[in-house]
Amino acid sequence: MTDLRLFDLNLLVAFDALMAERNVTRAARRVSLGQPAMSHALSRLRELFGDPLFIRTAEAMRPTTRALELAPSIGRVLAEIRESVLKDRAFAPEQAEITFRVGASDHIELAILPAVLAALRSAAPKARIAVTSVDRDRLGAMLESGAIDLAIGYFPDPSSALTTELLFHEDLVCLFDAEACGVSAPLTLEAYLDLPHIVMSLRGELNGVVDRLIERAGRKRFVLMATPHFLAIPFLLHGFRAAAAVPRRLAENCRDVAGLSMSPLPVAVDGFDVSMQWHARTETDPAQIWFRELVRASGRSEPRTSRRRKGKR
DNA sequence: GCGGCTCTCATTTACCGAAT
DNA sequence: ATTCGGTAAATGAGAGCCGC
Repeated sequence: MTDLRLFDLNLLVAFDALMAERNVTRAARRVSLGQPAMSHALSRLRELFGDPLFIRTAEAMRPTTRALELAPSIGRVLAEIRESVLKDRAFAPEQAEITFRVGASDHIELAILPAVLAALRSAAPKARIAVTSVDRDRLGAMLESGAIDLAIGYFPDPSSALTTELLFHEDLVCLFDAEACGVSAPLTLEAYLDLPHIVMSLRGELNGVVDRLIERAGRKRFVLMATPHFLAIPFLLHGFRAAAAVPRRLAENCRDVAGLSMSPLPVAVDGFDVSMQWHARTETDPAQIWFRELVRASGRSEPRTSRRRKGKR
């Protein structure tokens, strides 16, 4: 099949919808067809490619190896047509009166949004950012519905329906008030375990990954409090005998404000990856592509206050 | 465990309308 | 007149549920 005159390009749209939905009825709805019409399209596709392409199984229409081979090329071709042929794609940041909706925790706001905001201010002076706190369970729905355009944070089990891109690795350090605790950095394991702890947990869980690591070593720490707000931690620690394991960027940004000391954790903890996630809905949106690049560049840069501190010393 | 029933979803068939 | 791609309706296949 090399003669395009014999090939109905609409069949590629049908193929793409079937690949995305794995269900003839939903694929039909996706491209505004009736279900039998989609079934017809599928049978024509089968004839054209000489392959069943999708096998009906109990859970879904499972793509054959041939269909899986074809999918990336067909997806690229359709994306290219949408982008460069059918749509006026120009995005002019200097004129854009747009609001970028971002889902992020307070830690992310502090870690990356200052740089994003500064870059946005200079490149797109009329653009704005609306940050919403994200519930991991509703993240996909929020991205799909447009409640948010981009999510930034820690996504341990990213959904295959969303695109996930690593921004930076964040490690954990210990914050404490040296005077109130009567110890100084770097903390020994003994001194660390001797202190009560404040942990960040969206669900109010008092035991986390650090506790499991400590328990594995046959030790135990006392978690005094769980808070859903990273930013509350420095202020809770100020003048109080307790410690908290927090992301490094957060610690570097606010330890001076609250007069706290920072120490490496005396327990080996991996830290976590901070990524951004978006829905296929915004995959080719030029404004969103531009904004993602801005976030990407900001994620690569050092946190603002730590850079200033480095400059001083 | 088996058979019958129901439901969902894909496929087939018959037919229609637009384009050529 | 023919072709193409659509719809409506009928049919088929498979899974899940329920009573025996």
